[in-house]
Amino acid sequence: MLRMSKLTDYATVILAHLSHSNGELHAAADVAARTGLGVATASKLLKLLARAGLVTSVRGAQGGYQLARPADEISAADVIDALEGPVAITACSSADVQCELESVCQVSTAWQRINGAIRLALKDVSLAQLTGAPGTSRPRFDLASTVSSEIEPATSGSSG
Amino acid sequence: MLRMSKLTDYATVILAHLSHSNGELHAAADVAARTGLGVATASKLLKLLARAGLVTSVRGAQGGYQLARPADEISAADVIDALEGPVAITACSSADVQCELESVCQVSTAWQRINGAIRLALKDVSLAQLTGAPGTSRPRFDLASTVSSEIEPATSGSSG
DNA sequence: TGCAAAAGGTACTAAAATAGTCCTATTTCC
DNA sequence: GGAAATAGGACTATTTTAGTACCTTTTGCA
Repeated sequence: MLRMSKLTDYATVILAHLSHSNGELHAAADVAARTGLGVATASKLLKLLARAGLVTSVRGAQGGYQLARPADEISAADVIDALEGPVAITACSSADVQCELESVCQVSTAWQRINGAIRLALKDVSLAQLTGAPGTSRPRFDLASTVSSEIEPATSGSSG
Repeated sequence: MLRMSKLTDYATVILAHLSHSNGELHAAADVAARTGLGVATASKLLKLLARAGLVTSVRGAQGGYQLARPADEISAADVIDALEGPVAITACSSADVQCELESVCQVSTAWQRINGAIRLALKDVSLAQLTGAPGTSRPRFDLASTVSSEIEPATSGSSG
């Protein structure tokens, strides 16, 4: 359920690897060797992460990649967004057929509120926490206070 | 990200429809007509929901389906489990390659903790809340208290 | 008793998303 | 100028999802 793609998982591994060094540059081939991923795959992922602004790149010989920000300023949501694009838990937009019934749209709205809650949970977890870096606190998943303000306004119906 | 399958979405619609009547039986063809889904698809979904124990079925002429429990005793997690099987957010088990590095398994463990938190969020939302049935309170997503006890024990490493 | 309605089960096909690979262009160090 | 490295895109293969069809079993009813 709610499966994360393999590539997102790999990306996390790559980011974890980058976070272990202090701003040094890592070539894609090096990252691949360290993580056990294929060179092409690691390269592809690093490009995507660079586009999303999570890593910065230096081109040319002696170039490579490094984290764009400290690991505790990169959230799990950032990683997922970078690899899987903008959030869309339900496919309501494409399946217009069912949208003729009121109950349907109520349901979709509710799922989207759940989705919002999940997003906030993911935003609350940093890469530093994911990698268990020393000196970082563990994720608390303390959603209640933050989420409630996000949920309530979404109560009124929306298209879809 | 973390996309729910269309079928799960449809299933929610079907369950919502069933929850609107008081224990009457609904034939698959009838459900299909009401929800706008194809008959074969609705039938397939109802079978899956029956197997998962979320609806009960009566065979033979004049048979049909109905909710197995009150709508507030069916959680969003139940629905997702019924349609998409047991939870598995990461595909770590299949990609053994990367598991040679310590950092990798730390990462997987962290994702699984996130997954656990999400599951608890989904368990906390009932079908009644999803359908916005009158007299039911809205989901609160009050995870903090419940989740913390779930998260901590998972800190020690697991096979990944 | 036989027919028709309805669920149960399974297998199959088609479509879509994912994962992985490769090629070429560009940049930059030496 | 050549080698190392990223940028970008195209392409293929694999896997998953969605949808359909077919046959079996059960049961109400004429």
